[in-house]
Amino acid sequence: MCSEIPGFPNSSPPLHGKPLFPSCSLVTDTSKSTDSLPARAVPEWLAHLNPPQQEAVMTTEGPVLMLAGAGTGKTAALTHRLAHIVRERLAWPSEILCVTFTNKAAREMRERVSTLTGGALEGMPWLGTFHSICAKMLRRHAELVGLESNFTIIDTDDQLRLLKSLIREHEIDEKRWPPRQLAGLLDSWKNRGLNPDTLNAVDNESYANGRGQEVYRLYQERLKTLNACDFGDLLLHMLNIFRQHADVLKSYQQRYKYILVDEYQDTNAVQYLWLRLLAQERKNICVVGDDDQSIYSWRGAEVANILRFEKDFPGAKVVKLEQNYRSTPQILAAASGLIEANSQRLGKTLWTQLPEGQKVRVIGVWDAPEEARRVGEEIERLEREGASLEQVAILVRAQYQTREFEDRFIQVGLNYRIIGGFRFYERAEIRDALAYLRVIAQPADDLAFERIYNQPKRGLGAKTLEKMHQHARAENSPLAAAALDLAQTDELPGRARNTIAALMGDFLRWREMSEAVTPSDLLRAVLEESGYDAMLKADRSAESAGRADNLVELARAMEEYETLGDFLEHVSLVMDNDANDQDEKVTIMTMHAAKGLEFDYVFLPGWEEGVFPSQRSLDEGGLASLEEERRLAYVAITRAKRRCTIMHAANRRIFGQWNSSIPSRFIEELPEEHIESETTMTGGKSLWQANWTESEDPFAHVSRDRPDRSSARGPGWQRALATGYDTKQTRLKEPGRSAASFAAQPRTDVELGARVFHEKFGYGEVIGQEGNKLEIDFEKAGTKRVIDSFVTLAK
DNA sequence: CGACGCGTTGTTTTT
DNA sequence: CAACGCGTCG
Repeated sequence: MCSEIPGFPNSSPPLHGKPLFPSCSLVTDTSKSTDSLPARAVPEWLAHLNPPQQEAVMTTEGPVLMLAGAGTGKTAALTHRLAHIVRERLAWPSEILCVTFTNKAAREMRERVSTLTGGALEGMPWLGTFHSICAKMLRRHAELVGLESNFTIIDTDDQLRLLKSLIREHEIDEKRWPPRQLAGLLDSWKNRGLNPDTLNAVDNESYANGRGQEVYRLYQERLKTLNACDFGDLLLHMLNIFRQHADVLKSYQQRYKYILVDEYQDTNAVQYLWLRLLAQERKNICVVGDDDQSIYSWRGAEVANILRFEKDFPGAKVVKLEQNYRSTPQILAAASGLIEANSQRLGKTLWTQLPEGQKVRVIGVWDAPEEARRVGEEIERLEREGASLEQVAILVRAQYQTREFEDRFIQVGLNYRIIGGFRFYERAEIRDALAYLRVIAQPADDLAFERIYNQPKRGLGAKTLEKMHQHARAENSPLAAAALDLAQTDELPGRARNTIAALMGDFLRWREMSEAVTPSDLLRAVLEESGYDAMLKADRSAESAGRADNLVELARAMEEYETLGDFLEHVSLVMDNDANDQDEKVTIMTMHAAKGLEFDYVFLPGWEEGVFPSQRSLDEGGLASLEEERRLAYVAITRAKRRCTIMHAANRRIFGQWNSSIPSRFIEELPEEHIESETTMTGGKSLWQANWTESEDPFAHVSRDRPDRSSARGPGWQRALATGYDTKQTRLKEPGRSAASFAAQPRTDVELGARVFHEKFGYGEVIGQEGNKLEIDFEKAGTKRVIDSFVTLAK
C-alpha cells in the first residue's frame, strides 16, 4: 500500500470493481493502444466524435499530445476522454489530475464530464487550475515550507503594499525601483521556478543594483512570518516540496493514474516542471494545446513546452484535431491567412463543412466615439433581426477601450456586461470586508489588519501603527497580537489605547462568533458592529449606495459556504465573477479573456497600429512579441461563428491626447478575397483602402522593421487629413431611435423633479422625460440623457 | 489626525 | 485623462 497522505479522503478502492456501466465492456488490452484504431470497436456513445477525436479519447495509456486548432472540439475530446476513463473504471475520479487554465474552464469541464457520466461521478477533487490544485496540496504539506495549513494567499494589492514597506525599510529608492517592477520580477522568477538561492547573477542584477536576491529572500521571509504566500508561491512551494521530499512526490505520482492538461501551450516553466515530476511515474499524461493560440508568454508561458513534448515523453502519440465546427469558411480562411504570416508554427490545416457564410467585414471610421456608435447600431440591427445579445461580443485589445463602448451603450440603453476590469472582489469595500474576515480567520494576517485597523475611521493613525509595528518587531509577533499587548500598557495615549482595546475585543468576540454562525451572518454582524455600515450610510457620495449593495451581495454570495476558510479560499483563487444575471447582454471583454469562448457575432474594434498590435509589443519584444499579437488576432477572429467585424478609427484619444492612427498591419495581412471593406469616409471607399490597392502598400516607405514606425505617416494618411472627412456620411437614416427605445416601456414611477441614482453618474434630479429616456441633472456629472432602466429612485 | 490640492505618473494582457 | 502619492493646511 502506498503511504497515506495526511488529510486525503481515504477513497482508493480496488481498480477491478464492477463497471459502473454494464453496457460498456471493459477495455483490457490497453497496452496495445498505439495500434491502429479499427482493431478496437468504438463504443456507441463516442460515435458522434470524428476519428481523431475518438483516437484522443481511446488512447488512454501512455503520453498523448493533442494538437487542437480553434473550434475543433477540443473540449469535447477532453471531456469524453475523462468520462471514458471513469466509465471504463480505469481510474476513480479522485485518481485523475486534470489541470485547466481558468476557473471557468474547470467549471465547464466538471459539468460536461458529469453529464457524460450520467451524473454518477461525485466530483473530481483534482480538477482545477494549477493554482487551485497546488493550493489544495500545499494546505496538506504547508509545514514543509514553514507555513501553517491555514496560510493566507495574498493578492497583488497586498503584495504591493508589502513590497513597498520592504523597499522602504531597506532604503531602496522606490522612485527608481518601484514596487510594481519588483512584483513583476518576483513573478517572473517564480514562474521560472527560481528560488532566492538559485537566482542567477543577471536576475540578481536586475533590481536595485544587484539586490534582487536579497530582496527576494527578505520578501519570502516576510511572507513566512505572515503565514502567507503569493500566487507564484503556490506552484513554487509545491515544486520545491516535490524536489525535496521524494515520499510526498511518490504518493502523488501513484495517486494520479491519469493526467490531463488543457491549454498546454500556456504553461510556464514551474508548471512544466511540476507536471513532469508528477507524470514521471506512470507517463499517462495527455496534453492539449494549440501553438497558434499561445498568447500568454508575457506571463512566463513557453510555447516551447508543447514543441518539446515528444522529446520529454518519447513514444508520445500525436493527435491532430483539424476539423473546425465553429466558424464559417470565410472566417476560418481570413484567420488562417493571417496566422500564416507567423514564422514559428507547427502548422495545421483547419477545414470545415459549414456553409460559406459572410466575408469578414473591415470598417474604417473617423474616431473612437463613432466606432462605438457604429458598433451599437450594428448590434441593434442584429437585435431587430432576432439575434440574441448573448451571442454578440466585442473583443478589445486593452481594457481602456471598453470605456468608449460603456459610455455609448449606457446612452442608448443597450444591455452590456464587461468581463474583467474591476473585478467584484477587487473593489475597496469588498476588500475591506474581506480583510475583517481574514483577521478573524487568521490573526497573523498583518496585511489585512493594517488595511482595516482604522477603516472605518476610529481615530487611529500613523503614530499608532508605528507603535504597533515597533512592538510587533520587538516581540516577533503579529500586529494584532502587538495591538492586544499595547492595549494593556501605557505606551499609547489613553484614547488610542481604549480604541484599540475595543477593537481587539470586537475581534475576539467575532472570532468566537465565527465558530457558531454561518460566514455570511458573521459578515453581516461584523459590518454592523464595526461601524462600516454606518460609515457608508453617512457617506452621501455617488458611490456609497453601490458599495453598500456590493456588501449585501457579498454576504449573499457567502451563503453557499460552510466555513469561513472555505469562502476565503474561494475568494483568493476563484475570483472570477460569474455574471449571475439572466438579462440578455452584449459581452465586452479583452481578447485574452475570450479565449475558449465563441459567439455568433464578434466585433473587433481598435485595429490600429499602436493599439493592436499594442505599442508595447512594437517597442519591445521584437518579432516574437509581434507574432504573439498576431496569434491574439487569430484567437479573436476565430471566436466568431457567423460574422466577424473588424474596425479601425482614424483618430483616437489615448492618455487624454488625440492621436491619429493608421490601420493595423493585421488588416493588410488578411486575405483580400475573404474580406469586404467599408468606410464612413468621404468618397465611399476608404481613402486608406484606395491607397492600399493603388500602391499595394501606402506605408511601404515605412520599414516593417523600424521600431518607430508608429510615428510615421503614409501619403494616404496625409491626404486624408488634408481632404477632411465627413463623419455624418453613413449614419443610419433614423438616428436616435435605438432598438431599445422602440421596445422599452417608459417607466411610470419616475416623474419630473424626482431624485434618482445612476450607477455611473451618481445622484441627480429628473428634469425631462421622453419615452423611456430621462434627462437628468446630475450633482456630479452634469446634465445627461439616460435610459430610465438604468436609474433607481433615491430616498 | 484628517481633508484638500497639487503634481506626477502611468497605460496590455491574469492565476 | 484618470488615479495615486505626497505635501501643506486647518
